[in-house]
Amino acid sequence: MKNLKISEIFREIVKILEIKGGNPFRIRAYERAAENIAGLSEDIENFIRGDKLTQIPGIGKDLAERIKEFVETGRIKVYEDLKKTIPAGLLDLLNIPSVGPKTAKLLYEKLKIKNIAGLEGAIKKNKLKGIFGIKKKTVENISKGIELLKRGRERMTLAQAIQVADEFIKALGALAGVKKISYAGSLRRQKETVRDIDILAISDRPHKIMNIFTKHPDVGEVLARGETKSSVRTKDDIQVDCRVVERKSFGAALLYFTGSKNFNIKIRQIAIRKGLKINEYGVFRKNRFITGQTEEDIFKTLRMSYIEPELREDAGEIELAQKFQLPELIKVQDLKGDLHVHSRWSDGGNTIEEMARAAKLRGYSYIAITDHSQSLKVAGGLSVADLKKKRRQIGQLNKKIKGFRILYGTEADIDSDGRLDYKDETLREFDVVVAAIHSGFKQSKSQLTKRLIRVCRNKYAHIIAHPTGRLWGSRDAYDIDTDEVLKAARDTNTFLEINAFPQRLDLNDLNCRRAKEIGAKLVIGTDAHTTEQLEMMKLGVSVARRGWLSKNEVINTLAVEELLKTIKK
DNA sequence: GCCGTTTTCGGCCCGACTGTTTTCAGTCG
Repeated sequence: MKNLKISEIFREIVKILEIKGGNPFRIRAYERAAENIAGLSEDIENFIRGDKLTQIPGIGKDLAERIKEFVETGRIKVYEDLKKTIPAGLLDLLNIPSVGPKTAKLLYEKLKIKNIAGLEGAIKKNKLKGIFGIKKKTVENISKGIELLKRGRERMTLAQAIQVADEFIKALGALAGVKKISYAGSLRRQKETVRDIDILAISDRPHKIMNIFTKHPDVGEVLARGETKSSVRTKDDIQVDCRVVERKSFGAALLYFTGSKNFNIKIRQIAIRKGLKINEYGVFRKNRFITGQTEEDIFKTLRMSYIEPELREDAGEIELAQKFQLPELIKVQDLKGDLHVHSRWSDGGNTIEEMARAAKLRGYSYIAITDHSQSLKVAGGLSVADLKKKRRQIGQLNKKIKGFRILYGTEADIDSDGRLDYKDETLREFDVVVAAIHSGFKQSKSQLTKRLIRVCRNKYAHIIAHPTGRLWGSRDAYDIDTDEVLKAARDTNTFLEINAFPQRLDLNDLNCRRAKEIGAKLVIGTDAHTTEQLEMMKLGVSVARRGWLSKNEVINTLAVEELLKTIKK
């Protein structure tokens, strides 16, 4: 997959052109292309083979040529030439908050600053002050920006973001003047990782909200404080933005504040073509307010169906909404069971009975207890003798707990050749076999792909857990040919998992969308090791929704008898 | 550099906040 590499190069071109002061619309074109390529669920080389590069939104004749050039030669001449025109380190300056292209250019031209180290030196020697437009406060802001960049706060996981946002929403939502409050931004779009938290409130007294917000005990620093909009950084270095609008503007503000940026731009373009203007206060004809209280009203005014926040990436959803052809997305309530759950028999924290009762309380009608298998000693993998006892216990519990079914399962280890670590005679006894890779991540792409395809062909393997092995913050996804694995899964009636663990969320949203296109069905499993962790199902559902999945594409929305029939090979 | 139910040329989303240059450019989302 060269998608990300190409997207990165286009982003570098954007930065260089910004500093050089190129045509802003040309810059925008590269930027949009970069984002659309990064959001493709399919290998861009497939588009070249099918001669359909220009079908990707934002890719025209020229950019298509650049993409082909990269795939064929490994480089893009325009980019190589541009790179020569400015020092490489100068682009890093744009990563400093408060430093944009104009400032970077100024620093380079007036002070010959070529990188961040050079900028730090110049600040120490007090050289910045006195340059056109830079005084004490600006120098301070740049210094702070560098500090912040060095501390290098990564994006948080979706689960962490929800926690931080809830803190603020609880504090602000309790105020008398607040009529409504919601989070927005990438958090509302349920992206797997989130950088900033965006909060939107309705109130007639914005001043008061801004006061409480900027003085919240978690706030470490106030970055900006205006009448209706403020930004703070928490003591944990997380930026939180808060915006207050009137009731009649809430929908418009929510739409704007939820993004994504490209989505907003396209929606506003559609409005313009209809003689309307959209901003965060509403939809206007000339200067007359038309609507704005709810998002639904606004979509209706634009003659398109409501677009769920998870889809708002300008990845084809707007065009489908205009034809009223968007898929109905899966919901948490659609799920009838969890097929990846651990118990104390291996490395879980609760008994089978506790897990089952907690699952039943959540409204499920079944769970599969999939403890680790014998070769995974570190996680308390079960021997064949243990399995017999465990199976007997499950039988007893199934008689005891009414209206619920505990499925006898395993998370079987996949060895380096793609075999499972129990014999067939043991495997055939399970109701559900979840197969997973726990070692040998560094094999080549073709080896890993073959390994997973071999699992698909195994008559007793029903589900492949966390298929790409990525662990957010510590391990990248291993390189597999996703299309080949998805096709093998589809053709062998094997189901790939969306693992709902916050650090995994694997398959990811793009994989899910590709699975839908190829026709492979999926399963959402929590990998819960405690009763509380069953709650993570909602994160898995978010991934599925971002991947355009409907209820009928996820098999644990089926009732238990139907499920067991479906997974049988 | 892209794109087309006004267009193959001439447009290209829109506004808040900050710091500074006393009316606005730069940055951000």
